[in-house]
Amino acid sequence: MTELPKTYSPTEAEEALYRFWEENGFFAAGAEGDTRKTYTIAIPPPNVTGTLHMGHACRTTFEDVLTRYHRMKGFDALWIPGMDHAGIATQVVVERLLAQEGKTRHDLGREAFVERVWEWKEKSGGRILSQLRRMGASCDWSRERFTMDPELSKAVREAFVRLYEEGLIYRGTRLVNWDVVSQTVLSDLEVETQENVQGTLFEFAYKVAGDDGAPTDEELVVATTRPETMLGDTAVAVHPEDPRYTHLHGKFLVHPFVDRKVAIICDSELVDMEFGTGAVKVTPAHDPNDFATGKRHDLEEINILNFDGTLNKEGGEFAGMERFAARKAVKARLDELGFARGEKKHMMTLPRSQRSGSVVEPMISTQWFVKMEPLAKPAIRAVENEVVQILPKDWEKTYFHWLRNIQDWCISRQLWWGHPIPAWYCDNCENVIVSREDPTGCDNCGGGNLRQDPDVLDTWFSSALWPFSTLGWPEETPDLKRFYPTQDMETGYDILFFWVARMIMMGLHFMGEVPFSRVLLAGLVTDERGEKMSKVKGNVIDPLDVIEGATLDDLLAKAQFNGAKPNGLKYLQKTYPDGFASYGCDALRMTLLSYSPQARRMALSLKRIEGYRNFANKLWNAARYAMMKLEGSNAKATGEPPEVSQLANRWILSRLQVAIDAATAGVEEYRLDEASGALYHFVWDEFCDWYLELSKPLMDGPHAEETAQTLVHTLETVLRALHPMMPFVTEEIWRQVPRDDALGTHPVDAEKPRSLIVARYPEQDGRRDEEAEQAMAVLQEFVVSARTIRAEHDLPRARTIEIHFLAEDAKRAFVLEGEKALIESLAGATLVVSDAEKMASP
RNA sequence: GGGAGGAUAGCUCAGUGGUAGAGCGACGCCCUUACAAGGCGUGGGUCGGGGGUUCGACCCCCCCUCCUCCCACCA
Repeated sequence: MTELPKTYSPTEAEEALYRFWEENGFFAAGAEGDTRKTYTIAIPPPNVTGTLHMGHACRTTFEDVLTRYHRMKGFDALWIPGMDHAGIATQVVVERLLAQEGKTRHDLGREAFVERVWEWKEKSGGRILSQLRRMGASCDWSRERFTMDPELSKAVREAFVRLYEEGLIYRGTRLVNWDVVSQTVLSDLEVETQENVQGTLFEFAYKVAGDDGAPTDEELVVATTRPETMLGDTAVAVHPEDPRYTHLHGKFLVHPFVDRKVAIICDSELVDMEFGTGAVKVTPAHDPNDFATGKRHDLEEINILNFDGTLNKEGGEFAGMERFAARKAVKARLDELGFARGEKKHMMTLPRSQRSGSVVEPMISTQWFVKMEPLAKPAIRAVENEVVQILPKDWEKTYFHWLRNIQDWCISRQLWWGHPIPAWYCDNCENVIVSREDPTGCDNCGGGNLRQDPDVLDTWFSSALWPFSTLGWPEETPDLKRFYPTQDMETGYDILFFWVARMIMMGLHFMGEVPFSRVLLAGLVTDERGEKMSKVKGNVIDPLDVIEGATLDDLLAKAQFNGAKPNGLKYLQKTYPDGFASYGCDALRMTLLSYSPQARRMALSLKRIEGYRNFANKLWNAARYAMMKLEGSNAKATGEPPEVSQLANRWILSRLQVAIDAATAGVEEYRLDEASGALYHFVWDEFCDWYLELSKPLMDGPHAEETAQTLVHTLETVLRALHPMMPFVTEEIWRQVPRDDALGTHPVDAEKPRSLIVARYPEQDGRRDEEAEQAMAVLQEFVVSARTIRAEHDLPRARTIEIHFLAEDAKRAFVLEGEKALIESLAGATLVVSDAEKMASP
């Protein structure tokens, strides 16, 4: 055996090991003739434009642990990798790049712009894939997919057409959420509400019109937080039973800026008599409540906004102004005309676009929708019947709540990057053609002038099909047959609605079967203060920096490039004055695994990563010790525990079993924190702190052989148990461990080089040696108290002390007497045991 | 307005109807040939507040206070 360095250097080993696994095809699943049970995870596809962040590192680690564990358990384990085209997110990024050249997408035109996005995708996507590899992800790269691959695009089109034919996709004119910056409609989910915004409730008066239509002295005072919307007012509503306004029923108001009669209507649904003046201005085209009111009273819907958020011609003298400028101007004019009636501070919530952050405007528009209720019902049942299990279970309630109150899903987007909507409109007649093949003419009037719908689909539409589109659907491929349904879907709780619920609905609808049997939800990775990582805050930790190390200057430069504010840079400087050491991938993985899956936040701390880096080193050194002791011995690991007589050996074999049981149970129950914790404590607190010390005297005595066997067996077994979590350091060590060559490798891998990645995961056999554990507890208790005495009396190690011990019962005395040599060696004391009863008797 | 989760050691968090745990930090000793990225030892919490159920509650029930998040159209 060659000399191993005292300190484990992860970065050198990791890349070579990954290459070894990949080149030898260890990640590939679905080999010909493989009849094993399958275990499949479809990766939550990262956005193609992003870089790998801690959230991805977390996903990757969890999924890789599950994949590797099942592979070692003898499953044909498949982890399907891939990426998402991420419609709006990607388009925004590329537009930003164009802006740096002083161009907009309109300068390029649609075709050239999309071309440009594809170029960017090639560049950016490659980086993500290499980052996943660097995390140790054991994905089957031969099955890598992209949501806009031709096959997956075909799946999207098939799904759209089928839903349309079934009446589940329709085109409708509704009040939708408009993002004036991205200039597209958004689904309800893409609108986030900003709470507790200090707003102003502005009150102004409409003059009541006389019989001749001219303003009288009488007025009706209304309030609004968006004064500019009054340009689209077509009514003012009062409560039918409000005595203050009975005399106004049926009358009209004079609009001060535009030539329009504003009706006074009675509506008990919209109006709360107690609130404000009890009179509500009604803007059907720009407010959801008002829209509904408008429908009830057949009011005119007047759109006052252009797509870019400026006022259109309906704005009269304010036309062309930006919406917020118009707000000020309208207020000022009302004030000038003497219609203003004061203003109050008002706490409100603001709807903002998830992507652009701009305030969302409700606008009337014709869009494509998916009718959700019929799809939601089976998805609710699937979870109720536990055909799909959601872990942690708390999330089930959230899932049910959303699905039971589900609204139709707006799936069209006014973007250029995405799946085109397969709908054509005939110029001659009103016909709409939705079809699998591009139509050549109108199937209604025979006209040849067809225009394809210019919109694209919401990026989540293709994501919803991911678990089966990646396997070849709608074709009946062998992969689809073999691997669908998948087993686990592991992702963040933040996309439970966006993605998970929709996959369940679409899987049930198109495949007739749920797409996965478990949903495993994890929390969000935050910085150590518990704050969300954001580029502006400068607190983003790049997983690769943690793995490979980075100087403070590196970190600052990167943060600055990403647009961190001065405060963010200061935080960085203060928190990481020395940058990051190269902790290695295993350390990062163990850290991420150590957080409870119930935690909604995982506050990542560098100290914790350091602790696991130290753990890897501890394991490394334990192995070094073992190798040293095994030199010249015939001992080798066989996968079967040796027959042993010595207490220490019996004890560690029993404790090993306990650790394996805990690790196995932990992984099965998706308590990776408990699984990793059990192995961590076994290795450090039991194997290293006690067993290795106990083995030292034993290795010099008559029981050296069984001790060597125990040592190598325990080490080799724990490496197998730990491998899914710390794949690199375990494989690196495993290569050096003397063992039976055939140990645990499945026939499928017989032709390949030996590798821990396909070794058998240790079995739970429940073999405990209670007697040895109890006896060992006595021994440990004694050794600890002897050490305490030594420490408290400041007795140097060199000095041997004599300890008289009064055994409380014969059993303890027996243990102490029997293991005298070991105890004396560990405690550094001479032991004199006296039997309590003997002492008591004369 | 509805819903969910949380409040445990200085910090970050696990946890169980029966005398409280981890990691990091603190304190003291130790360069003992596997490991100073280490070893050995020590200290530290009336488990947010109040009430109830129980032989017994940090854990179950009720109320209160304070955080976090999600959903929702109050002008």
